[in-house]
Amino acid sequence: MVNKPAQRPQNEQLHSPKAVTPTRKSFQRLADADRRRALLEATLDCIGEAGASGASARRIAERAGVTAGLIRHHFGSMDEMVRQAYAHLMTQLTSEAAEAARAGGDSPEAALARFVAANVMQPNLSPRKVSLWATFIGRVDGEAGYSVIHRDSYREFLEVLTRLIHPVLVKHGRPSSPEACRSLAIALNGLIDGLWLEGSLDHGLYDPHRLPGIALSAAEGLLRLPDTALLRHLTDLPPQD
Amino acid sequence: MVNKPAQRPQNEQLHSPKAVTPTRKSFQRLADADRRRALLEATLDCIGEAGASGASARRIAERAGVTAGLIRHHFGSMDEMVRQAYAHLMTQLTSEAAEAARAGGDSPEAALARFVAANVMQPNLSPRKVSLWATFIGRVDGEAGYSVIHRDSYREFLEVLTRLIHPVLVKHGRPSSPEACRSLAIALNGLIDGLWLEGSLDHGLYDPHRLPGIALSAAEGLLRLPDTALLRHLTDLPPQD
DNA sequence: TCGTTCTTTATACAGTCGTATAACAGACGA
DNA sequence: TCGTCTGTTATACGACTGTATAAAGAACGA
Repeated sequence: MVNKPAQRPQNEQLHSPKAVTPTRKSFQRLADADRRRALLEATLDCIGEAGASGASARRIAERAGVTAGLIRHHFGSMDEMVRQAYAHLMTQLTSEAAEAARAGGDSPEAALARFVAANVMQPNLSPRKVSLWATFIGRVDGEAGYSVIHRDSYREFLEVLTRLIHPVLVKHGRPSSPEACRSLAIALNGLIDGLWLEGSLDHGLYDPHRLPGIALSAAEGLLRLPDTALLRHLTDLPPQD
Repeated sequence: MVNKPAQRPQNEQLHSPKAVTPTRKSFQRLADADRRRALLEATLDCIGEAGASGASARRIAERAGVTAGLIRHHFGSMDEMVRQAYAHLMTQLTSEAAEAARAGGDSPEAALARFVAANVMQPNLSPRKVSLWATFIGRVDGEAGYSVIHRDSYREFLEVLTRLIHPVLVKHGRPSSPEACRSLAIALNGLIDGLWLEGSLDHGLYDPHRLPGIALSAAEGLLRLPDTALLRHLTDLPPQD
């Protein structure tokens, strides 16, 4: 799993004779926040491409164009950096989806429809993102630091969803108590998560372009809205290549 | 991440002086199938408890009560064993859920309700199972061997679901063409996956006991069934502690 | 009871892991 | 232009990785 015996010697070219005066790699100093972000994104890149086992300190550092020692300097430990990369990812994910709902100030139905659809369309529908997400989810149970990040980001997502659902329910005269809203938000979140997941993995069993339609139709039924209450906003959406 | 510096020396007691006549560990030979199953289950245990990084060949072997060399003997490589452990897990998961639907030969609605509910109740609702599942899902993109296992098990699940949905739609006079069934199965699968996932992780944001009710109510809406068409079978279900 | 078979143990190996430490050098104020 | 600060590189260390190999011993037929 680790030991692919014959690896390239990786001599890196452009080295001066080296035995005489061992010249060092030139570098530039960055502000703490900038270097941290670069490392976090390199971490996500590595995990996304090669999985958790392929994301070693040395490999991440190389990806970020620095040496491995910097990890300790900026994050204290590898573990801590990976944890922060998870938080970084989840912040990105939910903020991107929430932004999709804000774009355009139409009816409550339109906003909800855009949000639901955006979660099962590119760029959110992405094997890389699902791989990353899944890798981290695998650590939520048992590793305390991960579970609080998960809980926080899940709560955030539920709240966004609740704020989108409530006005729609009111407008259509459906029960809209906090409890009703919450149950529906939980269910709708499940639907979105599951479709996003399977759609992203792109197993070839169906065309992912069908997902926005499937998701919106299911959401209508789930919320007991009249047919096409959400679906009719599908044409507003940006085209899918 | 790997190097917890001060590990127990792990001397194992019950050793004869050892320098004189180096006695070997006693063992018993097992049939190939039995030893393989034992190793696969030890693999799942290790990944479930410590994550992918904690599931080394030596640790898995120790868990199974053997030495690491056996992995090569029975599986050829560590990678191959882990892949087969994934297939083993997915077979378990879907067959357990399908069995829940078979138990009791009532109406189509009851069978569907049992299946949906079983997926969001113990013992399917389990942090261990979600952790395992997520860890493997993280490898589906990019590692070819995993993607075919994923596709096969997903297709299997979809087919089970379709067979359960169809008679219910017919009975209630809803559209039941293959295409309609398939779209609904995809959506319902998403709902089940998502609720199973979040419920298993048990973030403390709501009581998982509410999940069967939420899932069944959402499924009713999703399939456009009359209210309580599925929910009224909830009382048949085995009590949740 | 002896031989044979082949699962299993034991050990060695090269490579990678995370991280601690010390020397270097970029950036900036004086 | 020189010092100072500290972000960064380089290197060493011990633990652990997967796997290849050979010896051992459990099970079973004759």
